Formats: sequence, C-alpha cells, structure tokens
Amino acid sequence: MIARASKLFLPTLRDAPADADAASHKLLVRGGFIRQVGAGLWTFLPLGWRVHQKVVQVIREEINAIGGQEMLEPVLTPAELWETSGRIGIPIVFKLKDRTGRDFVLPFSHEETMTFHARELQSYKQLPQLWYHFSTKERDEPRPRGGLLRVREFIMKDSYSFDRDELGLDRSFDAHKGAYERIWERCGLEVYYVEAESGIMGGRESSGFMAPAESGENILVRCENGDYYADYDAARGIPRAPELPEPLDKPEEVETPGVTTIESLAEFLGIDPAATSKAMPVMVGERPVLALIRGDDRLSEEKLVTALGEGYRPMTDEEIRSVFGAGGGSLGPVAVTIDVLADDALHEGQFVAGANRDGWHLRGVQAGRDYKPDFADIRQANEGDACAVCGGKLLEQTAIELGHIFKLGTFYSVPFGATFLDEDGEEKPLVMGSYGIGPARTMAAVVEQHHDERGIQWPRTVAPYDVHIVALTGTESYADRAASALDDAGFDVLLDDRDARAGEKFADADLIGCPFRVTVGRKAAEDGTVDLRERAKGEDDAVKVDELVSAVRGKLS
RNA sequence: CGGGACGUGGCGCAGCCUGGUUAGCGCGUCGGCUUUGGGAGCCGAAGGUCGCGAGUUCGAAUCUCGCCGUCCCGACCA
Repeated sequence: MIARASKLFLPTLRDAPADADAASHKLLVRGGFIRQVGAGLWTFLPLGWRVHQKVVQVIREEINAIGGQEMLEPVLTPAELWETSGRIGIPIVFKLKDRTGRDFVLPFSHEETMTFHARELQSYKQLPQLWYHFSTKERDEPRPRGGLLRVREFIMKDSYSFDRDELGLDRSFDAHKGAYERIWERCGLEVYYVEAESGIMGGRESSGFMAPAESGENILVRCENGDYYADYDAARGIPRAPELPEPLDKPEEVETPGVTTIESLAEFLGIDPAATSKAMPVMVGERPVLALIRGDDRLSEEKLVTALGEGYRPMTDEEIRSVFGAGGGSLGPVAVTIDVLADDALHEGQFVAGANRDGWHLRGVQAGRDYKPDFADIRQANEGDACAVCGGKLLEQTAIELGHIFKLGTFYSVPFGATFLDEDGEEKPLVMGSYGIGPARTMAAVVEQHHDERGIQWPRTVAPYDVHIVALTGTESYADRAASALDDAGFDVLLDDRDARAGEKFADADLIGCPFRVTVGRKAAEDGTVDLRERAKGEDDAVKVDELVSAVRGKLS
C-alpha cells in the first residue's frame, strides 16, 4: 500500500503544545499521531492508529501462540458483577446509571465479566482455558498526565487463564511471562520483569513489566549487578547498618524538650538518625496498630497494607492522644497495649524511641526485650540500599509500567461460583490468572526509548510505514516508480508528494520517524539514483532506483 | 482531594500590573510572483464570543467574585 502525504490527514506541528512535557507526548502530538480531546482522553489520528494496530498485532500473535482465544466483552457492565467481586467500592471505577436507574460500571479490567463466562466451564477436561480481548477500559483517574502515559480511557489487551490448580496457574503464568518478553523484544523495548504489588486487583502474587524512560510514571529499583528488579512499591532493600550507641541494660528516659522530628532528635542527642525509631500509629478498621520503622526510613504504605492484610488509615491527633497519652512526636512502642508491627530493620540493636510522654524519649529500646512486636518488611527501599540477592547497590530509575500479570487464584471464582468437577467428581473453584498490556503505553514507551532531538525512530515492527519517500519537486515520476517497487515488494510506503520545500519534508520525515527514508531528487533524472537513509543512523547511501528494494532488504538483514 | 500555574485565530506567544478608538506578533492557512536537497523571499487575504457567567465602571482582554477547563507538584493509583 502506498499512502500519499498529499491526501493524508497528517497534521504535523512545528511547535509542541505548551502543556506537553514527556518526549513521547510532544513527539506523538507534533508528528500528527494523536490529539487530545480532554484530560486523559486521546484520539488516535490515522498515523497513530496504524502504530497502535501494529502493536496490537504483535501482542495478538504472541498471545495466540500460547493458546489464547480472542473474544470481545462489552464495556458497559452491570454493576452487580462488580458488587459480587467487591470491586465496586474502588474510587477509580467509573459508574453510571441507565434511564431506569439501573447501575452500571465502565470497567478498568474484565475479571468479573470473564469469571461470569467461566461459569460455563464445568469439567477438568475443559481446562486449562486462556481467553483474551482488546477492549476499551475506563478509569476515573484523579490525575491524567504525560500524554498517553496516564489516561482515563485506553485500550488494553487483557487475558485470563482458568486452571484446575496452582500448578496449572503457574504454567499459564509462565507462558504469559514468556509471551510478554517476546512482545517487548519485537517492539524493540528494554523492559524489566519486576516484583510488584497486586493492589486493587486482588489475588496473591503479581509481577510488572517496566520500561525505563525519562518520563516514567513509576520507579524501577534495580541492582547494579542486574540480578534484582522491582517496582518501587514492592522493592526490598537492605538498609545500611546504623551507628548504634553503647547498649543499655534497660531503657533510659531522656528529656527532649520540643524535639518532635527524627532530624532534630538525632541532632539533639548527637546520634545517627538510623539509631532511632519512628512510630506511625494507624487504625485498621477499629483496631489501633503502631507501625514502627527506623528513623531514617520511610514507611511503605503498600507494604503495610500487605503486612496488615487490609487497608488502614492514619490515626487522628485525638486518637493518638487517647491511645498513647502523648502527641505525635513522642510516640514509642514501650508499654503500649496495642499491637506493634515493627520493620525488619529494628530486629537487632537498640534504638531511641518516643517515651509516650511529651518532651521525652527512651534510649536503648530493644525489640523482644522491651516490647514484643510482629516483624515485617514495611519500609520503602532507597537508592543505595544493598541488594537482597547479591549485596550490590540498588539504583532507582523512572520507568513506565507496560504490563502487569497476576496470580488471582480463586479470588473471583469463589464469589462468582465459577467451579468445575475434577476426576473425583469433586467441585472446585477455577484457579485464575489475569494479564494486561496497554498498547498505547507500549507505543509511548517505544517513543521514549527511541527518539532524538529531531523526532521519533520507530523500530520497523511498529513503525507507521516502513519507508518514507521524500519526493522533491519535479521528481514525481521517479518517486512513483520507487514507491511502486517498494510496495510490490511488500513494504508499507509513505510517499511525500506534497507541494512543499525539501527542508520541510525532511523535517517531517525525521519527526514521523519511519525506519527508512528515500530521497528522490535531481540525481534520479541525472543518473537514476536516489538516497536511502536509515532514520536511526542518518547517513545517505546513493542507490539506483532499480536496486532500491534489494538495498532496503539488505539493511534489514 | 490539597498546593501552584495557565486559559487571547490551527500552534507558540505579547498585551493585563497602571481599564480608553478598528486586540497585536511569529509560525501555519488561502491567492499571486519568485524560489526549490534541511522548516525560503516579496505582495495580498482570510481567520478571534480575549474559557463561561455575574459584578464594578461612562467604558473591561485588562479590576472583583463565582464557575468551567487544562497543565505541573503532592495525595491517590490496573
């Protein structure tokens, strides 16, 4: 197929919109790929939709290759399904009513609907099953941003596996992991498989795929030695050893007038901030809990939720006063009646803690001796922590989360009654997994990872066209010949036949970023040659028009 | 939801503080002539409810209030 630029709706811009920040946002808008309709709402213009479709096709092929069956489920979803799973209460769920007042959800993923259909699975003989679709998702996103990086409506490939047991789930999960890795590879992306939190999806285990990018939404924590990758929220690090003072036989009160922060406490006592502990009192439902971390650490809210097994909220000042008898800056774990959940970093050693008495702290507080906590990893990992695998240094890098895969287990099948009969005639719930990829985010990540100051450098697999022919004035017949030859050879061709100046056409070609550019100029008439250039390399090779196809093929091999 | 900023032809901006005829500039668009391998030159032209609504005033893009929208930081987040 030959696309003629003179006929295309391809509105390129010399300047990026003032509100664009991320490179992918600027370049996709400037290149005429996408346009904004509202906050987090984007139209894919013809060129952008071509790229999106190419990403979709790569995903489709790889999911089909592991046995996926493509289908399509509706966006508009009866709210009862989401009441069954309990996800109706999640704030970002779009909800609406029809004219009779019936409640509906516009889902951000389709676990409920898929499980609804999975109730038709009846026998172990039918398992495993792997179903997927590409469909529009909605989320009532509090803060869309970064062009395609965080939006309110988007297309997602989500697949769902149904197995008879955990072993089967592990196999389905691993198959997806492999498929996803092939997808990123084919899209030319650098992506890391990371530990992640399952958050609002439910289920017991989840992993993310993160693409490092200048304008990432997430933080990728990685070991300098390449043996550990994790999402920031889930990352485990080993903090540096604190400089602990001489141990005491029992805690000792010390007056600390007006000292309510870790910084001022460490300074006042002349000690390492890492030799202090920080108390974070929370309410878990009606149950008060004291979360305790090292003074120089930050509490990971995600890890705390995981450790508690349910959500929580910070205590109000009044609650703190009534539970501890002291204000927020003077709290500690000694002699409290509520449960204490201490970070693993407090396992060994003696730390300074609040005395639960305004203006006083305790030196020499030791877990196990002076208070009896439960232990868990509830601190955020920091850059510079030691890697839990090899002891190397942990690094942080902004990244885009492109995919997320979950071992859901029976989280949905049990409430939906999606069961099957095994060989023994016993009824069992389906063991499920779910697996998502955002093609538009993938597209944005490709741009983030493949661009220069002039524009995009698409890998051929997802490029809008393989070859961009720049036809300079007076060369139309030669340009047509070149285009036809490439077209006949199976390449997607964009022919810039507009009545425009050379510089403008070159600038647009660099911006749009097709992998090959063919310049047809006066040399075509003189000696039958055109200039072939790879976008990512930027050097022209003079090639006879008759040899253009083989020259392009040669550069591809 | 908290903090900050912005809203003026398609894109990028000035004007606003200190109200005063027909609201400017660059790019783009249309017509003409010239030009033609890295966003050309000259001439002419079209295109704007100054986000919306109230208010103050003889007079509001400009001052006041309210609302809406968009972006950034945070909170939140498959």
